[in-house]
Amino acid sequence: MIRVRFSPSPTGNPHVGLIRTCLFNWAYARHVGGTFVLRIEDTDAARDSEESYRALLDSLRWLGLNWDEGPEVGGPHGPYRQSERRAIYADIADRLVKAGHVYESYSTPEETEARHRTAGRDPKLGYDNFDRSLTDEQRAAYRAEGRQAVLRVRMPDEDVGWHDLVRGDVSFAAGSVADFVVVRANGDPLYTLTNPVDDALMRITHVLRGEDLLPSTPRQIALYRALIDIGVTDFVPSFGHLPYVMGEGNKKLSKRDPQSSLKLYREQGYLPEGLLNYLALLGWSIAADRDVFSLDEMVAAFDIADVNANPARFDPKKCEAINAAHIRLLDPAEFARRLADWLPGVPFELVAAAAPLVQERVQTLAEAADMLRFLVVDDIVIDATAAKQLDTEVLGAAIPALSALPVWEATPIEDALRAVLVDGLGLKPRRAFGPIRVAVTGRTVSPPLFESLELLGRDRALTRLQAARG
RNA sequence: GCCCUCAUCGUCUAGAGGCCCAGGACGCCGCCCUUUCAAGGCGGUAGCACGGGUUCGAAUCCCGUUGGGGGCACCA
Repeated sequence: MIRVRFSPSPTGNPHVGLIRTCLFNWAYARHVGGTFVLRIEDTDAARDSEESYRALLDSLRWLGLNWDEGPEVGGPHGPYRQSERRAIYADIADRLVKAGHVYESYSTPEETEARHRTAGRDPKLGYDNFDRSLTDEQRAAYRAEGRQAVLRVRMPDEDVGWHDLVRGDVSFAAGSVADFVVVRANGDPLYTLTNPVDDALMRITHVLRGEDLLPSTPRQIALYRALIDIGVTDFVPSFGHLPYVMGEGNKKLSKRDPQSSLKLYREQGYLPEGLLNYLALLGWSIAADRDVFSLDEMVAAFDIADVNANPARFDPKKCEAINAAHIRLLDPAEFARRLADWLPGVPFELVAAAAPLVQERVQTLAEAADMLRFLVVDDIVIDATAAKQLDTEVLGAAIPALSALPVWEATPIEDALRAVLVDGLGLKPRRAFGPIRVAVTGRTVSPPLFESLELLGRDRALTRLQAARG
C-alpha cells in the first residue's frame, strides 16, 4: 500500500510552489490508489500561526485536494499536528540516545569555529563532530558550567545514497554531512527529528517534496536507519525531489513574491481546476501535444517518474490562458453558478442569462463579473476616453427607434439599429454601435451589444441613452 | 570556500541513439471572421549552452567547461 504525505508548516499564506508539491503528492496517491496523508509541521511556535493553519486547510479544500488522513479527518496514526505529538518525539529521542545513535553536544558555534581556525581549516565549515567523543566526565563538567546540550545524530561513516524518484541516483560522500541537531537545548524537537519520525510512524512509503530538502535527505536516511535499529519502523521510504517553482528573474518563488500567493489567484477568480492544471504543467506534462486537462485526467496519467528535474518558471500569462481555457470548458450552467458568487445580490436568473455573453471572452471570474457590472448597477460611470465615442446624432436617432420597438429582444433591436444607423445615416457599423455601447455600458469593451441591451431592459437602456445624449 | 543539483524556442514542455535540418502550448507578429473585446481559423517568429569523446549515426550516452539554482542553522 502506497502512502504519501504533504507536510507543510503553517507559516504565512500558502503559495503556489507549496500547492504544486501538494498536487503532485495528491495526484500520485490517487493514481496508484494509495493514501494521501496531511500532516501539519507546527513545531516552530515562533513562526507558526493558527491563522495560517486555517488558511492552509481552507485552500486545500477550495482546490479539492482532499486528504484521507489528517487534521479534521482523523486516521489511525494521529494526531496529525506535530504540536500535539511532543511526547512521541521525547520518547524516541530518549531511545535514540540510549541506543547511541544520538549524543549530547555542548559546543557553541563560536567554539566550533575556533577549533577550525586553530586547525587551519575554513571556519565556515560547519560542525566538526567534536562532542561525539566526549567522556562522561567532560559532559558532567559542561553541565556543571550550566550548559545544556543539544542532541545530535551520529552520521554513519560511509557514503549515503538513494535512488531519487525524479533525479535518479544521488549520493553524498562519507564525511560530507556533519552530525546534525535534532533536539534543541531547551528540549524542543526540530524538524530534523519530527519529520522522519512521523514519516516512519505514519508508514509513509514515498516522500515527494521540494528540491530544497534534497541536501537534508542523507541525514534523514541516517536517522531512518537509526529508527529501524530501535524498532520504530522497518523500512526507509523512497524519496523524490520536485524541482523548484521559480519567480521573476532566477529566484525561487518566495512567499513574498506577490504572484506566489494562492490567495491572490482565488481572489482574482481563477478556477481551482485551472490553477491546478497550470501548476501541474510545471515539471510534468500529460502528452506531447496537450496541456489542458481535468484533474481526473491528471490522476489517470500522473506518475512521479515522469516529473522532470529542472526548475520551472511560473508564467502568469500562461497560467491565465490555461484558466481561460477551463472557463470555456465549463458547462454553461456551471459557469453561471460559479459566476453567481462574484455577483452577490444579483438574481440568479439574470446571472444565468448574462453568463453566456461573457464565458467566451474572459480569463477569470472576476473579469466576467466586472464585464457584467453595467447590468447590475444603477448608475454607470463613463470614463473620459470612452466618452469620446459618444455621438449625439447616433444617440438621437437610436432613441426613437428603440422606443418604438414592439418587442425588446436582441434580434429586433439589432434590426432597428441597423436600419436607422447603418442604412439610415450611412454609418459604418463601428461608428454606429460604438456610441450606443459606451452610452449603455460605460465602456468601449463589453459583451455583445444587442444581447446586452435586451438584458438591460428597455427602460434602463433608454434612460442611459438619454443621459448620454446630454 | 565545500557539498548537492539542473541545462531543448522569451517561458512551460515533447523528445529515453536513427521517426527530429527538433513537435506542442503560452507570449509576440500578421491575416481571416467581426458591432467592441474576446473566442475560433490560418500563417509566422524563435531553441538542443559550449568543447571533447563513444557510435555507421547523438538533443538523446560519457567526460569536461561554462552558466543557473539550492544547501552548509538550536528554520522548515
